[in-house]
Amino acid sequence: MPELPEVEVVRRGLDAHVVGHTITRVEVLHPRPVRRHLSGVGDFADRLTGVKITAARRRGKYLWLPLDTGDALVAHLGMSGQLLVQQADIPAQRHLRVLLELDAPNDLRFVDQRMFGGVWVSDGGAELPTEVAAIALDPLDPAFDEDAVVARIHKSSSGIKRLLLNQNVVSGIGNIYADEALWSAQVHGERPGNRIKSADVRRVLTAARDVMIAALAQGGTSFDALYVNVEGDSGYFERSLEAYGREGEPCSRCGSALVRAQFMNRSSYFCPVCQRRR
DNA sequence: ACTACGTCCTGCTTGC
DNA sequence: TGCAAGCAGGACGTAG
Repeated sequence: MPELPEVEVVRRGLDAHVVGHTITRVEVLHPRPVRRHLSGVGDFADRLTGVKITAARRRGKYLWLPLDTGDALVAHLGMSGQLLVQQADIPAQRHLRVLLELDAPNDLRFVDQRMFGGVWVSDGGAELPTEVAAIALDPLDPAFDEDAVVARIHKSSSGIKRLLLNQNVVSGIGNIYADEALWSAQVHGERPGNRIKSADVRRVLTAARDVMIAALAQGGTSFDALYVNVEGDSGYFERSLEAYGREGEPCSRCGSALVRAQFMNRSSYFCPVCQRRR
């Protein structure tokens, strides 16, 4: 699911449904999503069995569940990962990869069609897993330092969209919200960071934050059943998108037909009139 | 060091 | 109808 609002929706669900519970049994149905647990699937299960989940946290697109052992269960949803809280008697779904049984009527299930995502135990990571510490803060973090991010962007010759997607510059933003932020701030995604005025960079970051807060209020963006909360329900922000996925439709600001372009090997949607390259 | 590209996966949609 | 190419919300390793 991918981007910050969708991941935060999941975090809230975990906070409500699994925090305070103990993992009673672990079953890994496919090894790939556990590949980031370097000491192997057996150790992964051993480190989790009988352990209590004490909180549900997030930075950017990473989730982690602090454990009463001082470790953390870290999760990244990748492109198609889901964390579902489901009644234990519901049969395993097709893409169920990791099953965590709890001392509760519900299981916690990691379901992931494409398996770009994963789950692993971070040694001593309850407070802040090292893998998560390595990325930048996200715009919803109280400690987010906009001035520092503007300065970082100004030092780079990369395109602003590439910088927004770089989780070491600012975390949580993905392809949808990058396009939405750039549309809102009227900035072309290929403009080099070091050639954009401070005020415009600031507008982009503010727009990113605002659009993600708005999406969160609607339960996130879902185009299909792949992007759901822990109870399997979709969010409604798709209907509020101004740019992403709207090729050929009129820009709500100026009426021009929105354009889709390939850059960075991905689709980018923007208004060719409102968002000039120079 | 920084930057850009290919690759990792599966399944759905599109076009010949 | 059948089949192959194209596409998908992410991030990493590698090469320049």
